[in-house]
Amino acid sequence: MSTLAYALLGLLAREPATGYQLAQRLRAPIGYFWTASHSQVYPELARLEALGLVRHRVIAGPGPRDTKSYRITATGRRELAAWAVRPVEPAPERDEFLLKVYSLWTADPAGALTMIESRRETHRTALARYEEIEESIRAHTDVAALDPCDPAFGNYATLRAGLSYERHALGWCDWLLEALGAPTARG
Amino acid sequence: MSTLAYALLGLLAREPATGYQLAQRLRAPIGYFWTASHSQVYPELARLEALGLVRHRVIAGPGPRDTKSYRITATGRRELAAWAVRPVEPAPERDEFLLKVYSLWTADPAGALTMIESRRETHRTALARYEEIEESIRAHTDVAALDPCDPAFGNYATLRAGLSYERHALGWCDWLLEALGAPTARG
DNA sequence: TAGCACATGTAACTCGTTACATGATTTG
DNA sequence: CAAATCATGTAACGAGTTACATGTGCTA
Repeated sequence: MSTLAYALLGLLAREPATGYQLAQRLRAPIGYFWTASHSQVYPELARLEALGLVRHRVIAGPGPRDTKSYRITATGRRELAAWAVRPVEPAPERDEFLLKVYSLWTADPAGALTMIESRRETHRTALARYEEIEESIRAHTDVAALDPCDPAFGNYATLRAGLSYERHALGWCDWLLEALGAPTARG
Repeated sequence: MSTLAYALLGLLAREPATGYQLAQRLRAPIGYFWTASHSQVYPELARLEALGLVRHRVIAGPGPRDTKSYRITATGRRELAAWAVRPVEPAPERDEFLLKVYSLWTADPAGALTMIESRRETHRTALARYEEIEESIRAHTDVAALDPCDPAFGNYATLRAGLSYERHALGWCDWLLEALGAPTARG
């Protein structure tokens, strides 16, 4: 079973959905840590159904195609829970940005500065977005008392990861800019 | 040109190497942010040579096979420098661990704790390794005065990224353990 | 003498992306 | 009336992994 299979099960464990909706959610919210295009989703759903982990119900929609509403089965739910606690085998990190920094000494310093600054901006934007989401969650939830058996726990925990990650990335960009001798970094 | 191509150019810009040595360096040191197996390296080197970005010299080694020493060309060096300052298009993040956390609410709480603790241990080990490397660098280099045009700058900057990343990951694991109600987390 | 390091390559397979293909309904 | 959204699928391609293939020299 591919990781995508578990991404889909994880979404369907929350609520039934169509392949189209699942593909959307693989852009956001869980697109922040797992993505897939619809061309991957539809065949994967068929495979999961063959294994008895999901089932679908056809809804004759207004369009030319039937809408298929998928839901997770009890077996699928057990499979998901078992996978979730199986330790991840360390996967190789792949970060093109770090690879560029590794070779940045070969480039012209002005271009290097611009490159890092643009990256810093990306992280700043991502952090702002996550902070907005956090505020909206805090507005209607007591996050200090979140039940670990509530799906909202998964949402909040991964959001915290995103917040922490962006802050780390921003801090490192700031350090880099300073090291490169940028006059704009940290005043 | 694939990203692997630039990983190889980035290594060859520092010093000439054989395919075998490049494959090794793609496990460490740059394996921390880009990896490849030898089966990928050899064909990629041939492609780079066809483009005139690297050249090789055959050394009749003691073994049954010739040893090919590759070095970067002036064109290759220019290509690398141009790539290094080109802003990265935002690549989709893929983090299987976060995906598990997203579905952790479906699992049994004891198993969840063990899973996170094992992950925390992985980050602790990685951080310790990076800290050792940092110490060994500090022992013979004044890192505050590193020249951005020195290859050592790339080494140190990426190491700093690793240190910062592992600290972020550790901190988040600690928060998660606390949120899951672990008695061992933070005293 | 068994296993590892050195050293280079090919083949089969999986995972993921982009493009191809279709077509109704809603919104600007 | 043009474009986006909803909705489902297939095909071609690229990137990466694992296994296959070969063979020497050194070390435990």
